[in-house]
Amino acid sequence: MARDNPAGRSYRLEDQVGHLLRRAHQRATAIFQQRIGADITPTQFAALARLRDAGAVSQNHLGRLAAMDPATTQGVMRRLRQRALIAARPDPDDRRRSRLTLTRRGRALIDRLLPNGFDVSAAILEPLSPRERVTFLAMLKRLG
Amino acid sequence: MARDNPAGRSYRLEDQVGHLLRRAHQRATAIFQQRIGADITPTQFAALARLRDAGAVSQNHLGRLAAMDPATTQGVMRRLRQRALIAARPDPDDRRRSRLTLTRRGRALIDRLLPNGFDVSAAILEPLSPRERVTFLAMLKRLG
DNA sequence: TGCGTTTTGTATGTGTACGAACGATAATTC
DNA sequence: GAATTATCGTTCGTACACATACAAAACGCA
Repeated sequence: MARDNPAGRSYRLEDQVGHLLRRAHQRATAIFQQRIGADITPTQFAALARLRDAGAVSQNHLGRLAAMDPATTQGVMRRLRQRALIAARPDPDDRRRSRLTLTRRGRALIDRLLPNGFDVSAAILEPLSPRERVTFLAMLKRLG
Repeated sequence: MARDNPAGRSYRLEDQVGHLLRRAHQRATAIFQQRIGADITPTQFAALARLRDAGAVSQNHLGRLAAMDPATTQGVMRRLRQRALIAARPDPDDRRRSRLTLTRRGRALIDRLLPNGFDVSAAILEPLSPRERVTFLAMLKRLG
């Protein structure tokens, strides 16, 4: 018992949900990079997919739709702008905001990559049976 | 159907396991920071916890135990060394390696923080029932 | 109208995370 | 024993992720 913690219960890192989430996230991003390529990160992919559905939105709003904080959003949008996948125009109704839209190029890219998105999800979930996948996704949503 | 993808199936980001894992991981690290504090990150915590059980190991080996690649490991260990939470000595049997150990300070810190680790896991899993937590953890391990 | 409060986008600093490349050393193979 | 291969630790570059701080603009409400 020498290596137990002072409270008496032994701490097994491999049973802690935070550690397991970190590892699962690492594997998920690796699978994404393998199957998507195109120099697009999961975060960028999420932003493009959201922008495709949302039309023209402000930068921070798009960031919220893709689950990033404003500081992160700024860098992601800058890189997407530099690659001409999105465009920013001033919002006529609010001079603080810019309205983001997909460029023709960005639209073509996300349209081309979206089908691969299903493959990515399938590959990530491959270790689970079809029934387990449903259960797992439902629980995972509640932890978001 | 105008916004469906070319393949016909609509892509819902909020149903994709990679996106959900990313969000769950974000929430998990936020809960960790709230409850642990002490300027320790989840990765650093994992490294200290592993080192506590492993005794003296090489840097890359400890990195593997805590699920990080060598490049990441280098930075994490450097910061832990700078804070005198771990110590590195040359390995007499292999001049490429260094043998890492917890310092007295590092040992005291991880011993003090380990009980909070259980609270972190409990807080992350709080949205699930006790039975669901068992199921979820078992599935999550298979996705690692 | 005016004044606090909030929102928006930006900037800086720290810390993962990983690909790629590198020199030094060890292990393996022939 | 020499040549090949693998491992160890490091460095560089890119990209999240978030805390903090900031100025400009919009908003709320008295």
